[in-house]
Amino acid sequence: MAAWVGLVRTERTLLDKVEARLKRGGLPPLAWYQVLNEVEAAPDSRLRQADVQERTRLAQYNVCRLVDRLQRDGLIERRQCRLDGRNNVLCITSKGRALRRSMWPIYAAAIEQHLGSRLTRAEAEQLAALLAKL
Amino acid sequence: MAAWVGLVRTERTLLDKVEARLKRGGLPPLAWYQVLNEVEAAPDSRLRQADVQERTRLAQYNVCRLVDRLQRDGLIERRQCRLDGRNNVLCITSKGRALRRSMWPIYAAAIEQHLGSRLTRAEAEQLAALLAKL
DNA sequence: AAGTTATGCATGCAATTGCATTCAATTGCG
DNA sequence: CGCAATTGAATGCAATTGCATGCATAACTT
Repeated sequence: MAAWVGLVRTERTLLDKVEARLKRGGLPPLAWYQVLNEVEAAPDSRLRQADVQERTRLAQYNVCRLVDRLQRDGLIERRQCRLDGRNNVLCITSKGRALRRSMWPIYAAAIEQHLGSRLTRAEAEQLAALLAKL
Repeated sequence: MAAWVGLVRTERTLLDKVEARLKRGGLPPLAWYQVLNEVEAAPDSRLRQADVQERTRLAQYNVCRLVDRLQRDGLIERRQCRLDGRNNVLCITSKGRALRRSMWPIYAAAIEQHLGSRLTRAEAEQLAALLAKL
């Protein structure tokens, strides 16, 4: 139980801090980064919307609407897949790449401050290993 | 970074599973449990609204509205504090106690299934200790 | 080939959340 | 004391999320 409560509380606390930093920097929420990052990192820089859903653990309709916003802001393009007409294939635009790149330093600094600097490398690895079991 | 990503993903995954279980059992969200639990466990079973805010890590206005809903459903009472008229003191009703009690087995079973059974006692303690450093 | 089921995405509507601000009670200070 | 600053709580409004459902395409079955 202590592990569970710690997990929930710690995650929420750190997440709030990261979001607050991004906001202070005039940047969009972390979810935007996550999507942009997944798409950019995918082979050929294109990724099905359903894959984004799986990787971010967001609900289907939330991915749909988040992509709406990203598209509206010209960060992502939706294309229909030829092989399977049901799929949306997402492509990141150059504007999207630029935004992702500009978010990274802020994001990374927040993680470093709140997590990296509080754990040794061995501890961080241990934590990652324990979390991977869940 | 692996630790951070693992933290966010694991927390979201487990939380979703817990919420899903509660919903399947026709029960309210976990946040309700957390508030009821904090209030009931507090000395004299009364707790200031501001303390709930601090303990749950919810935003001030979200606590306010969550308490609105708990109050509307007769689970919690809001009383004004004599010593400091700004404070709301929350009291749990017998209906609130009953609900908390009925949620506990579902909640506990979900934690056991998704966390308890996947870690040894030593691992869980280790995890809690690492999280406590953050 | 036609009918059934499954999958991926979108959307109307209700509920919740975030933001900015307001209000009231208390504290601190000249 | 009298007044500015602080603290705890509430709220109007916009944005986001959850839910249920709809729609189109593909896969399976016989």
